[in-house]
Amino acid sequence: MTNVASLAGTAALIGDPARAAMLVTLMDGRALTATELAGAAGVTASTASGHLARMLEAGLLALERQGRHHYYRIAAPSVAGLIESLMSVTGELSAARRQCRPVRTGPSDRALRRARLCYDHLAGEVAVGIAAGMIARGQLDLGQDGGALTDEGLNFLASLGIDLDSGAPARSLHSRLCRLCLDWSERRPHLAGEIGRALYGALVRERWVAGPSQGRTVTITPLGRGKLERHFGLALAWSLSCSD
Amino acid sequence: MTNVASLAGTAALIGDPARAAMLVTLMDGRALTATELAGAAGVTASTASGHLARMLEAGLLALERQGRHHYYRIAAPSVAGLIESLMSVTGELSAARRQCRPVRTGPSDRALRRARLCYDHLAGEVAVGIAAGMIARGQLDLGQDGGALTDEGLNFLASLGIDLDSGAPARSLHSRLCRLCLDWSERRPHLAGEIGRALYGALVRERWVAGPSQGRTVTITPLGRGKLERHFGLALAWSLSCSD
DNA sequence: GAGATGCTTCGGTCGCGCCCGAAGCATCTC
DNA sequence: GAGATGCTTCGGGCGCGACCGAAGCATCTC
Repeated sequence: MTNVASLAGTAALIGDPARAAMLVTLMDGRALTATELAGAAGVTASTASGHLARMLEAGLLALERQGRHHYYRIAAPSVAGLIESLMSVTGELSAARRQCRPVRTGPSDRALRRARLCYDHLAGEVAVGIAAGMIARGQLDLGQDGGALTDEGLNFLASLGIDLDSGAPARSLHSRLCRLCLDWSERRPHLAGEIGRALYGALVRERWVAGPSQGRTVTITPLGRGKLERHFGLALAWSLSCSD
Repeated sequence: MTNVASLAGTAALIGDPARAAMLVTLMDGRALTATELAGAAGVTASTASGHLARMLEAGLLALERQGRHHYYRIAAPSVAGLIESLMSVTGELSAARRQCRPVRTGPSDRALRRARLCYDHLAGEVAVGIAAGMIARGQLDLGQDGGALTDEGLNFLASLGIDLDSGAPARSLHSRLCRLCLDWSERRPHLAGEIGRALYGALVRERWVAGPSQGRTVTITPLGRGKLERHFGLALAWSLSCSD
């Protein structure tokens, strides 16, 4: 019973709009100052400070102090996973409630819908398109509980400089497993987990995409636009959300 | 921003102790009446009715009416996943807060700690032991984003009457993927997802375990005790929680 | 039909917690 | 040192929502 109480406590913590806004803002994986988070949540600094202290105490956030600045960030991947889980359920529910007519899910910001950071991996139309392209090209095998890379998939990632078997020669099977994350705006799976993180790192390193200068929005470089089109059949001029 | 609001709304819904108690009670996958849930949450029928109506409206619960009885159940696997996610985060946090000394995680009920139903699959010491045994015997390959069955694992499950490749001959790779769920009380992984569900079904069918007559507690049959010991090295006379 | 049972709706009470402004620390700059 | 900036703590106002009991509705039993 005491566990139910702490479970409810954690949920209630996320259940406040101001705190939820802070957590979602931090889902890009960065660490932000208390003032910045106050602005993101639309509350005064004193109110934000109280919220942040509570989330820190509860272990949802971690704190790094540099001089007079206090940088807050998501404390652990499991917390990010929880927020993702909430986004998915919330998305499904709101989509289910108003079923008819093509609902516009996710944020209204066009660039944010296209490509954004989801804690440590890529999300949005582009990420969903990458996953769909890999599936279509036989690089990714989709199961009910996740995905698995095929030989072609391993080779493709290797061509991007991602060597998943490094350091563990005998673990070729599990290195192929990839966690899938139901895309917040697209409602279709994209690559998350270890491989999602590695893929995002490679895309940045190869300059297909550029990480967010502020916010969560990831931008596609001209080079990346061509590469994505050639490798995954992504035509970024039109809206991917119409397909399927 | 509107999405943040609905995310916070969903979290706030779970954030009330009475509603959280109801949801956790329903995590055994059964459908319970409003009166039963009121008792589980420790509130009057009228209060419970209000809570249930809100969770129904939000899509967290589904309703089935039979005569004058209203049976409520978890609406979707994604909702169960969200509760699981909350349990894991909450567990990790409470474990992290009081780090030293061997914390007794999860429920105090001995039988519940040993084996219980987690929505649609087995959880508790036995479930963790099964996963550990399969890993030790080379039947399950553990990765960072999940697990995968080896050939030995496929054969073992087939010997239990679980044929994962049925109906989809070409999908042998993805049929091996299994979602892992961090055990609420044990803090170590057990089998969840499609394979976890199938495994639990097989264990019940083979009479290794008996499903809950009430509550979430699953009982191990004398037959199952022997089988579990032989196949996984589980010695159920002593406490598994000491190992590792 | 009358009575019992399960559930919901309604009205009213009450407390938790969200919010802000002001004041108090801590840190950096000059 | 004085002043500015970032953050937290404190005190008080106020609204949302959890809660209950009573009444109302639906369903089953006899």
